[in-house]
Amino acid sequence: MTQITNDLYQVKEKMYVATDCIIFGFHQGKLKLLVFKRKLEPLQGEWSLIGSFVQLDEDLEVAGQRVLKETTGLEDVFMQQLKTYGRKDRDPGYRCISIAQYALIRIDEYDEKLVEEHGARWYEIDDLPVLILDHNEMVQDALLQLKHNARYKPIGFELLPEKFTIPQLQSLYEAIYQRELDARNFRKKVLSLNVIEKLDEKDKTTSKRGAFLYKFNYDNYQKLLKSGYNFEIA
Amino acid sequence: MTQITNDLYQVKEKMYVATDCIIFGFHQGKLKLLVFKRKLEPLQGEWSLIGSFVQLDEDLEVAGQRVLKETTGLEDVFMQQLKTYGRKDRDPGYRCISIAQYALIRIDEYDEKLVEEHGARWYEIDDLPVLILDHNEMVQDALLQLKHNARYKPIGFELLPEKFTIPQLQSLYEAIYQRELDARNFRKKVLSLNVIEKLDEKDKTTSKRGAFLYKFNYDNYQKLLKSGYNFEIA
DNA sequence: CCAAAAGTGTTTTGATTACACCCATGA
DNA sequence: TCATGGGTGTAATCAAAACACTTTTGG
Repeated sequence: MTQITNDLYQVKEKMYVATDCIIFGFHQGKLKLLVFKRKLEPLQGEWSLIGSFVQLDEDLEVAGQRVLKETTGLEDVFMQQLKTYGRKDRDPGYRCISIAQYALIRIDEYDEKLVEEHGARWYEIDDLPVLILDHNEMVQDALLQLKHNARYKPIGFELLPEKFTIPQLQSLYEAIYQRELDARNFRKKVLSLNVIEKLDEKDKTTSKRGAFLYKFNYDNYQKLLKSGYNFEIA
Repeated sequence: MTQITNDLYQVKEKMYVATDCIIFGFHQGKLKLLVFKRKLEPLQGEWSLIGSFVQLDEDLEVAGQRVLKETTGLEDVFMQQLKTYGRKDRDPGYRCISIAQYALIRIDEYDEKLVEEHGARWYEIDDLPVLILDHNEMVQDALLQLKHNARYKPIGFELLPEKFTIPQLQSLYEAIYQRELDARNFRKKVLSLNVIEKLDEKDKTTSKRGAFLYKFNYDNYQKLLKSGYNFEIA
């Protein structure tokens, strides 16, 4: 996947363990994926997910967070294990399994310079390039997982700025589900869950009237979870 | 997890890759788990899931099926990847990550002798012994996954014999959800899905009147899936 | 003053839940 | 004949879906 760092263990009879990150963001009504142009042979110049070998003294989750930090500058990102890809011929040359993890980031917060340095680019999810190895498969699996999880957990909020409007939230869910939602029903449902709090500010970037800003209330979400949740947006 | 087979690579700076199988069965109204008594040091005599190192020339899925075959004699078992456990200190002594896979088997079909030879035992899932390492965590995660999946996919059928009665199926779902279900509603729902076929035979082992046997219809299930499924039992 | 997005309630529909009695049969 | 589990229908409840107009304000 990336460079082999230690020739001592570059024996053919070794199993390499990597992690690849599927990084989602949301911007201007579109769900996007962060992909990278490989700087090293083999497959130099091809588009790829960002990944790394898992260090011997490193938890899996920590490896994922490290990769995120190195490429976007973000820490404590929402990240979840997706699946481990282990076809014996998935990586020509080495036997390498990869634990795929997907991350949701707030596009307004990441470090643009750092991302550029890594030769990265945001692609809309329905306009992705061909990626190396089984990375397109990983992305498709992650999208399915995201759709599924968004129904039962408020992970959508991870993709929005701290303060967001209800129309923004709806637009995010429309992007995830890839279908339109009824504004009245959506608002009703979201508010009934009691997990977002209305603020006194308005966002006026998308309309003259302006839309009220809200923020996510983690405490109420935890309570909701405990009291036998029926959290199901859209 | 199991014996280190090749001393050449028993270097400390190596990452081992194992797979552990969470094997569920269903018998007499109880959901059960197959656990094994370790025959080797370290931790000899302790209860454990059955696992193995993943071979270099072996797909992950194949490794799981191999373990199943070796211990129960069963082939082509329903098996699904659960999660990869990769805390750096999960296995004292080695750095070893384990891809957990869970299997659903028909208790009436497995090879009892083979299982006994491996020092295995079925435990009811709410009466499990302490297992080595993070294996109890794996089992709990698998149970959650099983509950979740059983709602949306007909995986329950994997745990029953080819021919089964509706009361048996209900009892299985009750075991999975750990709560009682209404017989009329359950029957109505299951039949409405059109994925089981009534046979002309009756099973008389549990009542004098006897209950009609049914079998699962995979074709109809596939059709149901394509036509925007609303498969949700219980 | 008007275009464009934000915000608001009610009715209809469909699905889930609750619930009680008759049936068949071997012992 | 009776105890035991198998099998059946209907009404009540709840949640989701469909649907149209008013409000605000910068240009």
